[in-house]
Amino acid sequence: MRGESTPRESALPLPSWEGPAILLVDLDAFFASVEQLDHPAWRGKPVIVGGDPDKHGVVSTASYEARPFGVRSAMPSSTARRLCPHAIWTRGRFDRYRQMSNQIMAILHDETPHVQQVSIDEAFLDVTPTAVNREHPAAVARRIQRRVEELGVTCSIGVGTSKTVAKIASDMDKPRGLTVVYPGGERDFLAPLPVRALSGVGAAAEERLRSHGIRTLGDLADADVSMLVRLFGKNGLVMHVRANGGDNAPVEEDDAVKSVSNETTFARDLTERADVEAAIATMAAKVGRRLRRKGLKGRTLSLRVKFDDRSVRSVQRQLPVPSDDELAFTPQLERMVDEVWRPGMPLRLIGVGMSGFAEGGAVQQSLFDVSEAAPAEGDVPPAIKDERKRRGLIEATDLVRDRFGEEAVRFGRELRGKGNTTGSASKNPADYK
DNA sequence: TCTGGGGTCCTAGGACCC
DNA sequence: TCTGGGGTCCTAGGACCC
Repeated sequence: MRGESTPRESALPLPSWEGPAILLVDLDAFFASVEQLDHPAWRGKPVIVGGDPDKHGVVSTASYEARPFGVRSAMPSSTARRLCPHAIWTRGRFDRYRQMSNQIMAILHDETPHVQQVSIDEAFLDVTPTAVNREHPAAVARRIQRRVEELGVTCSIGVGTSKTVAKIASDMDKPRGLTVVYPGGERDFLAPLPVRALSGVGAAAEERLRSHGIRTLGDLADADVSMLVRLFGKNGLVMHVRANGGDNAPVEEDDAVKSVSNETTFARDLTERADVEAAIATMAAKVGRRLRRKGLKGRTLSLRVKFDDRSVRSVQRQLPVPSDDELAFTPQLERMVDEVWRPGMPLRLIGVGMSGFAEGGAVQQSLFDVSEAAPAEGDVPPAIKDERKRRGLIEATDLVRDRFGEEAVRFGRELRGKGNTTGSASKNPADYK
């Protein structure tokens, strides 16, 4: 607990709050906490949710018992295993995390309609006091913490006048922390912190700032704006405003998904065309299925490859017609891979993505959608017949997969390369809705 | 055993149009 | 004949987030 005040006791006269109030609710070691909730024998022990150490896997979440050993998110699993060899290891059960997350998000939406879900385990809330609801933001935060704990996991909350301050405050005291930065205290709160604390400042920006003698948010707040704009473009201005506590970005309801992708890192690099084509077919099928599940058709098809030296190439093409059908767009992917790869070049990763969805999330119908009123069989041109057959096959496949799981149906060319992939967890909200 | 997977946003250059 | 801008779309690459 730290910040301007420590309202952990309930007998509080809380200092009054003037102006906007933003909460950032962050679930503590979320995936690992759910595992400990569901496996009582794992409670109090180091638990690591992550990919296979022998297959380029990384740590997704480490329980608080594993952290004293130095285990951190995004660390290679092989390193984590060395640091904490006795940890309980699990690949994760993402449907379960999504279900738990949905229950928690329902609590947040019950507290206020102004919720912006950032990921499976994070959300901003606007709880600015109004004439109708004058409740103090810190009191709202306390109640949220109690309600979340009733579900068996915990959260840390930051309270401030902006998203920037709320987010950074939530990180100051974990787990189960509540950090409140009162209006007017923003600059003093931010000034001593390293620039890296700011969302949007990563390794590259940190290094460039350091070369200009800027190490703390106080340095950044006092830096020359035109210099920052020269270095970082429009983001330089944003960084300066945020470091001064002047960020007024609103809490926005979650908007439509903009892309859907699937990528896989292989345990052993691929060098043969048959393996590469099989991998592309498998990933295209996953992307197609997720597109259909979400009711999206995309026009921009992307392919990404990573080589054994970790260098990355990407290719992107516009489709003549928006598609959610991998049987239609896979041939295009196979032409695209030829632009960046030759047999013999060791491929560590392949990714397939679709974007360019119709405006406003409206689903564009296929030119020959089977749901359209069907003309008599004899009147149907061959192209439409083919399209109908294809849709029928796709729909039948999806049905089987719904009932028996993703692995139940595989097309011939998807078969090779199976059992060769590394696994991990996404925290992107689009995957958990 | 050195670094996953799913996303978002920005930049810069070229093509093309008016 | 020679010349300018601006706008939009597309592509490749990269930084960043959880």
